[in-house]
Amino acid sequence: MAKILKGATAQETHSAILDLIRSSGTVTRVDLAERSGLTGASISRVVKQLLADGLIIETGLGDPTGGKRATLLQFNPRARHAVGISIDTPSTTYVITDMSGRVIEQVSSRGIGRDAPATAVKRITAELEDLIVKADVEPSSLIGVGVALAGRQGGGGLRLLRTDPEKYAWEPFAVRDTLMETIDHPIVVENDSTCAAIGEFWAGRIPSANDFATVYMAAGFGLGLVTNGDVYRGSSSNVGEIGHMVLDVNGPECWCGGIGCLESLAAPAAVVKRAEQDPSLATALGLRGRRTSVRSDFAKIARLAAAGDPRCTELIEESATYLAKALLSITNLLDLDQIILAGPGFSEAGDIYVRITTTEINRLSFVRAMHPTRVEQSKLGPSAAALGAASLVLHSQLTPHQKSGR
Amino acid sequence: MAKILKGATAQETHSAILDLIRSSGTVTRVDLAERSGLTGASISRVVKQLLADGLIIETGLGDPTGGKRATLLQFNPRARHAVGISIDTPSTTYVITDMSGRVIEQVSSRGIGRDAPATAVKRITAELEDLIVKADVEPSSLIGVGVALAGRQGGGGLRLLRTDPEKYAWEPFAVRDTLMETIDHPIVVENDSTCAAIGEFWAGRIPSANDFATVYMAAGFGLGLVTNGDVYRGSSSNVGEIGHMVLDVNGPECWCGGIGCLESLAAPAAVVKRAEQDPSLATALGLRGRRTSVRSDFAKIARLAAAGDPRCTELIEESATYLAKALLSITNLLDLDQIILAGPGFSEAGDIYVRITTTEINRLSFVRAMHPTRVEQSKLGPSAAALGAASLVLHSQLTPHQKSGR
DNA sequence: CGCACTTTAATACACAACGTAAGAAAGTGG
DNA sequence: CCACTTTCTTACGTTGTGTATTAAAGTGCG
Repeated sequence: MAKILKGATAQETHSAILDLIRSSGTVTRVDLAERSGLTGASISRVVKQLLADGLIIETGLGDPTGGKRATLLQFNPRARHAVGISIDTPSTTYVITDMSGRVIEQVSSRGIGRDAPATAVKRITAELEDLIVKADVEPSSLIGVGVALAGRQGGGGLRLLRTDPEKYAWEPFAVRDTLMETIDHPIVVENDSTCAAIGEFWAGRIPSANDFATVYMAAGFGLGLVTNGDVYRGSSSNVGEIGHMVLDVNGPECWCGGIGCLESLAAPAAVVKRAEQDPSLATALGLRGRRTSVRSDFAKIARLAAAGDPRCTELIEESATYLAKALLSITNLLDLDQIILAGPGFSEAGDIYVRITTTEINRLSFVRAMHPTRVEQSKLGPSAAALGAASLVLHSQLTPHQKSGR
Repeated sequence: MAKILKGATAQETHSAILDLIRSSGTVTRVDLAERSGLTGASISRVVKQLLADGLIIETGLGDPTGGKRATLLQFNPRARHAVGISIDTPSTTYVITDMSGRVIEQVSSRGIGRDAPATAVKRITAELEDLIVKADVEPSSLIGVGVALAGRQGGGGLRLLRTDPEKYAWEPFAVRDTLMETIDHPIVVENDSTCAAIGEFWAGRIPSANDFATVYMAAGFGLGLVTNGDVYRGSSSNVGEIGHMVLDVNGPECWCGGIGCLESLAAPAAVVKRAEQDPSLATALGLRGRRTSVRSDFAKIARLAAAGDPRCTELIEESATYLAKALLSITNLLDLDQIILAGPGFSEAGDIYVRITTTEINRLSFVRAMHPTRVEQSKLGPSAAALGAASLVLHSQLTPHQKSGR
């Protein structure tokens, strides 16, 4: 490894060392010296400070090697906590995590549905305050609140993505400012894909050296990129819009104005629409009566596919095949070695998506000869985005390596 | 801007300041202080050293502002030189540039064609030695040799891309090691797209803050990415393979095993193939007789398209439209604000490609509301790759910010 | 059980690079 | 020509790292 840190500021060095400890699980000072490139003397100083801050703890002795046994160092997960909120159409999820990304408390309430943003955010603020009060964490250990949503940065702050059965729209709304009025903690707002990515990075203890992407599937698709241990945000923080990659120049028209976009071919709405076109399947699924919601209809199809229903399997495999093409393009473009599938869209039939994308990428990618590209389903479950939002707070507060805080 | 550099090593600071001077053209010490975040005292120290090294020069006085007039600082282009070589099937190009990326001397010879790599590289070594001897530059000012080629990193070093009229193949060959045996300068080998990107960055004086991509079109397509003033290389230095992005899931089969790849739809070979299918056009273009080469046939079509020939225009526009779809996907994915088209493929009809891609991206990209995405043709001309290879040397030697040297 | 040896951790001091503060230098403009 | 402004430099203090040395804590063999 041998990073060279000569000349960095205290904060940078501390966060880099903390990051090594985080991603290693358990390490000795000697390990840290080797892997950071710093000398034992410097490590000694930094570790002393981190111990004093309570950010790490000594947890025993290393294996005997013929001399003094090394003291084992570990992240002290309970030293700090963060709140993560995932705001989505069908549901809102709140989590409080410790520093290792483990969930301490979790609450769900209904989503924003068709509520006006102001109403929805007001309610969320109240629920958030309740949660902070109710949760039994030392108030001073709560370092911030992260918010994940399907939105984008734009004129006048962030814009919420509003999904209707028939149309999509962005509504500009200053989520962050509204929350700040009542919540007295740092607040970070980020789109759900990026949150999911940083969540994997943090909770999955992925080393800073790895470059990887997380595909987040909810109503549509998004991609979060983590490179060099930091979120890649691009020139206006709108990286990762993969829903409108062109996959079929002769395909169906998309609401975005384009043709043959991934979203219009493979998103939940597209799958449900195809199911509706098969009369017997539509009836069997109960799609004929009053529409509940695209998202729950899709979940039903995915669940049946996972259980082996041939017609549903075919539909999901079709969706997965389109996604695989998109991910193949992205792998070739960015030379990734790890892709993680996260979000509610994969919770029922993630296995099918993993299987098909893995096969496609390892059959056709240009880097397959150098290194395999692993595709895995997120282990964080359906609350990946909320957990990621909390991780983003941890990340930006604890390892502000360079430009993490935007 | 306000970069914070506190605690950096001398080399990092010097290169950061040098980079500011490079991208600014002419600056005062006060400007540098403001834009770097360092104090005047530190700038004074760094500038003194850079002046002593001859890397920059004082070139007069700034405008009067009521006090002492500031001394203007400028890059001293002639302080150092670099050699760049572009190795391609139809031709090999050698350039010697000064530090500003201006070409001092330029030579072309025949390409590697179907020569065995060992033979070709031997010849290139000899030609390179001649050039260095012939060129009237202070030997000590020559800081290295950069090599641009269509290749990829793989087992056993870099692999040359060999283009045949009918098939493609990579031949592993240790270009760098072979050159090092005879040439007594640092040698950097990189793929042509990345070289083109760093060339634009350096010679085009693009500030380190800008993220942009360069599309390089020769036999196929490649993308070079520069983010945060440094080349983005990905996990195994094989970033930018856009030739096999899937654009048409029902399209033609590609030699790579995929379906509907950009390369098989829009590369020179695809355009020439379409021209051949129109008997009268094929005859008019002289494609009927003995095949010269796909690349020169494509150049002929592009030239006629630029001159207004309707049938050729249609062919080039079709190619440009496919490329536009791919670039649209990439812009959405990476949130780019600048794309540059470079390489021999654009030298005849670049305007058509610029027009069509600009229109498409600004009509459909998701970031268009935040910022326009400019598409421009490279101003570096047909030797963009060679010039970029030289720039890569300058970049890696003069502004080794962080991990530039791999 | 004790003592030589090994490995880990901490301390003391030197060096590098930046910031602060003070002042010298160079020019402006009434 | 002289008070004033702006630029640039110099001297010194702070921070953080490396080197060298020492202290501490075990191991394992006789």
